[in-house]
Amino acid sequence: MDKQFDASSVEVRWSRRWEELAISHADPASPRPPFTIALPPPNITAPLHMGHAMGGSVQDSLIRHRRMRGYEVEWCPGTDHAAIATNAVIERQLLAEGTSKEAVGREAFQARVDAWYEECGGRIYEQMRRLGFSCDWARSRFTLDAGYVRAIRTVFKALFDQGLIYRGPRIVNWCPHDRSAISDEEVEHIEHQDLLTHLRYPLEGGGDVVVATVRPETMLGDTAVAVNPEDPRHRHLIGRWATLPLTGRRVPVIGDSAVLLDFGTGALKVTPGHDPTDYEIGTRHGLPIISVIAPDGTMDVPELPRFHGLTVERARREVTQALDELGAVVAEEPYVHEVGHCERCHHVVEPLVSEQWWVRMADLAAPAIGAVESGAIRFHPQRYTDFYLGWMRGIRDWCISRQIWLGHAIPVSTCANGHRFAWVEPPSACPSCGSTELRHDPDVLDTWFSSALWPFAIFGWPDETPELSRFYPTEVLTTAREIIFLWVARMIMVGLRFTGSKPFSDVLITSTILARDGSRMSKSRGNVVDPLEIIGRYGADAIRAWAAAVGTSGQDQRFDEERVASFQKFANKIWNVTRLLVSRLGDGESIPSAPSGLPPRALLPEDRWILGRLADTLQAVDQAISQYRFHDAVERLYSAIWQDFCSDYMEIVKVRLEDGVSPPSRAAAAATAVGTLDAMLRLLHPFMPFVTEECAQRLPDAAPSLQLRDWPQLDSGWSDPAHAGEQAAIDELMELVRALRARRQEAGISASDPTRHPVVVRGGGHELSADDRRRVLEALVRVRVVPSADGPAQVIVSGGLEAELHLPSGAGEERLRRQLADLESQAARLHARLSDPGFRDHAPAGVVAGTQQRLDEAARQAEALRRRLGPGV
RNA sequence: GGGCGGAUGGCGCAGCUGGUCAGCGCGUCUCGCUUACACCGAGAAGGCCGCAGGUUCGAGUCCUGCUCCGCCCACCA
Repeated sequence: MDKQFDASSVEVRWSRRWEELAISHADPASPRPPFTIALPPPNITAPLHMGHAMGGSVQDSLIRHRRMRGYEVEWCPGTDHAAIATNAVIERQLLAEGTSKEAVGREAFQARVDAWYEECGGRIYEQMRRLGFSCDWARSRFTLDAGYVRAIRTVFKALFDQGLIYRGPRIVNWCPHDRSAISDEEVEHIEHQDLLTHLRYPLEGGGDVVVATVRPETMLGDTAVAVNPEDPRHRHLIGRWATLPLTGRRVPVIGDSAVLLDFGTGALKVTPGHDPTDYEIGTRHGLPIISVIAPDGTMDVPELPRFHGLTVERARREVTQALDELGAVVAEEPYVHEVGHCERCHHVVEPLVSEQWWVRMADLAAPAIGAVESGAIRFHPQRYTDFYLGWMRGIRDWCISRQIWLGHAIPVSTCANGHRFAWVEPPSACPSCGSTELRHDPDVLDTWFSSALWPFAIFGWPDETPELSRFYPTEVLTTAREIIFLWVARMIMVGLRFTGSKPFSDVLITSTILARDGSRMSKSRGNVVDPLEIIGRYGADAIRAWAAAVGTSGQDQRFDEERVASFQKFANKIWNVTRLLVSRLGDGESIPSAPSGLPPRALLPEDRWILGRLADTLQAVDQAISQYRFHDAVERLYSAIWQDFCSDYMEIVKVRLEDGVSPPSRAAAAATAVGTLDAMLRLLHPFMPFVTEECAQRLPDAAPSLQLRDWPQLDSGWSDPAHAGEQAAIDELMELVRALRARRQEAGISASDPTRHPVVVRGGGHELSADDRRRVLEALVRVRVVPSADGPAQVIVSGGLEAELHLPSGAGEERLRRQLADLESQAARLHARLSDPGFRDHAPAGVVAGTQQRLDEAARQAEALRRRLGPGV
């Protein structure tokens, strides 16, 4: 066994082993209770980043834990075709090659896409395996799989037939770059510094009205001027007509309460064709809609050649200038506001009116709101409940059609006689009239429409498959907060409607991983960290434990590579303590499974002590996992293993494990050490799967995999009421150990000095025999415990124990005085608190008693010190 | 404009229901290559928990206000 834990070879070996053992393949016929997670399918647009690595690690921890708890665990992996995002990736590639999708044609484009899915998808699965994810690979799904497509069409057709999907012209968020509509959720608002321009429109019959706008170019499509009917400055204008400069169009002045009194000039130019607010005003007043911007983002005003074909940005300048020439520009003021951008390509979104497919959301939302309000679905952290509910309560219809090449075709056709129908299997004739002259809808679906079906479509829905009935609904959905609206909400709505069950019961929102400087990780910033690189440097266990330590807080987390490194060291520590233990056991030695196989009498106090620590750790870990507080679990295990087991327990029992020691004592130590380490490895396994497997494998009587072992349970043999108080007595002794070490060092005794100076220990209860005390002390600190000694001594008071350490140099009184001063001020503070009648009256009895106890303790120690220091103190 | 989150030793973070909660990792300093581990061991230094009020016998921990950061939502053109 090497001194260094060789993560990479262990990872390769165990990954293969797990697959051979088929531990991750679930059986729908199993009698065990099911536990299912549907892995959020990563977009096949790029390899996984640290956020994916973390989210997946958190899920795998849950998965491994439940497996050990006896569940039939299904963790179904998959990938998402991510239509619009992949479309953008491929278009970018083509652009870089100096060509375009139009130039290469649909077929070649599709071939590029397929090749990309092959390559990128393969890399993603490879990353997941390297991270140690124990997914049910055989059930991997891709959102373009035939079965999945059928599920999508089934849902679409049902919603269509029920009137919940409709088509119609409405104002949409249009991305001129992608040449497609996008949903409200795919628009990101970015601050812009623009000009607010005040324009004067002359009124028929004299006078004028001044409107304010950041988009003067849209005035070419104005069809009204609106003022607030409550506005004393303007309301008398309602009913009059204005004449638009440049176009000469007559537009009415109308009254609408959407116009704000205190913004701009109080008068609003109304462009129903290119502004959502204006569109609604236009709807209310029956205004005509004039489109002046084409889908490619250029001006579409053939009757005005001066502006026709200009980009919107140029048109803005040109129109303003033209208006200025007419004297219509009254003022321009700098103005900061937010402008919508396409989340994918970051181009400015152009609101325009277009025929699209929509999902009516109100009916779908109601049960989805209820499921969360009733607590049937719970968010962790809890604050995301309101986040979700707020959005759901204000939900608007969802634009699901996209005008791109890539994605699921909208399963709707129209026949020559104008019958429009949705289908699941591509039709050859119209179901109404039999016409075979069919025109298929050219649009594709929003990717999130297909994602919404994920938890049940992966199991073969709409067929009643064994997997579906057994593994659905899933249990925990682990995801990032940024897709709560885009994905989580829609899964809940669709799942409830089509399966009658909530798709999951717990939504675990993981932390967001930021770059070291607190900025977002992004390719353009060049600060993206590759999980494989981190694995290469520190091992998969390190990244896994890091994920557990930072992933479940739901907080933003800056990526801290040092933290990952600390877990690599931890893995190495575990490896080495295993080596130590195994080397002391001897080849092929069989150890009775501790501690139940041993007569309790053979256990020494330190054995019972570490078993007590193990019991505490188990309880803490169980509680932490049940609350999704993985950082608590990992931290507890970190200190229990490193400090309690390695630094304390193993150091104490090392000598008992040597050859030639009395057999009962050695057997007890070996059994306790093996039993404790084994249990701790099992507890840690969900968070550090590789090193725990490798180490457990080297212990006597190992199972083929920890995944086939049971989760540790409290064992009555771990604590013995006959030895109550012993635990505390050992803890007290440990404190003395640290005090003795400190004193030795302070006295200038070299760490390498082998001299064991005599020490006399007094006080303490009767839980430990003098032998017990001597054995532990001498194992942990270089002293020799003697019944009595003469000469100058350093005095140490620690808890109820008092020790005289006989060192050659007599220094150290200063330290004693400092300690005494500390104790006195502590005692004074406690005394003051206890003398406060308010405290005595209000604080719970337990707290008062505890305070009293601490005061007594401090007083006793102080007294002992004063005695030692002699008169005059 | 509204909402949410953060502000704790040099850095990155944990502190659940108010009373050993002032802790962890890294870093720093001192001493040690002692046959498990130098990816180590031992010891030490370092924070009045953003600011100002309030509630309470008692507050990083609850309330109010404020200041900076980050994010989300929003039909003020």
